[in-house]
Amino acid sequence: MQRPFVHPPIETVTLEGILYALADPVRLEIIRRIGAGTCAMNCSTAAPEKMAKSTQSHHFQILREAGLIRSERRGVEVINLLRCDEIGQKFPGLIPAILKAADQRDAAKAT
Amino acid sequence: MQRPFVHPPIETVTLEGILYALADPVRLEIIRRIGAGTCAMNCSTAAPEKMAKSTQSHHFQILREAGLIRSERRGVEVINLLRCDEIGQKFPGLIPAILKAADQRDAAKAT
DNA sequence: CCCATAGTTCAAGATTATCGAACTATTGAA
DNA sequence: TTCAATAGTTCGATAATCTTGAACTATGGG
Repeated sequence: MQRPFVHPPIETVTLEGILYALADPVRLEIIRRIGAGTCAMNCSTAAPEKMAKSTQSHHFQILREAGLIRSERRGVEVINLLRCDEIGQKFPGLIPAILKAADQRDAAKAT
Repeated sequence: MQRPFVHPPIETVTLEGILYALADPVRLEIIRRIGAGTCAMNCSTAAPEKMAKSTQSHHFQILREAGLIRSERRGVEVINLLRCDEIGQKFPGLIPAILKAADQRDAAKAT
């Protein structure tokens, strides 16, 4: 089928969806990588190495449906952007707080 | 069996566990109720009405294992407290940010 | 046109959640 | 002490969700 990516309008984005999406360690890591990068990132780069591509695709679909990312085909690959401005308007400080917690966890682990 | 409640020390509490626990709408609601109350709350009061008691119990167990709540038998019932100070030290601002987002969602819904 | 690359879709088995039923713990009353 | 009521827990079975490999689609290069 391969229809174009559908992105929910910000009005229909729910806290439940966001938390559900970010509760999976793989998806949290994806969001961290996409959020940290200065430019849009393709799926394979953002996802962990060892995982099946079908699983990666599934995770990106959930992130899209949650309204966290915007995906777009760019040539042979699909690039992904964090919808930080929109989400930041609806839930101010939420995503930064979660990403900060993830950073602190990693900083503690590195000690 | 009915062994006493086991609460993980704050050092072993993980961000994954917290997000996983709060990603479920039922558990988020429980945490909101416990967090909002000035005094400890028993399980039946904190959980939604219509749900099976076994499911409630399961949710409380996950919240305990995540390190979000501390449970204690008080007579015939079990009372629950949010471990806000400990979690706030390990992940400053995380829980407040999520609870704030939930409040904003409800405020928008009420409009 | 053919092939390689990057993702998606689908069908399957493996995890995990929900529920009702049976059980445990505590309190209060007979 | 015994009995009943209340509040949760544990257990076993069914239902929902995740992960994966295989087949498929879309795009670009030789």
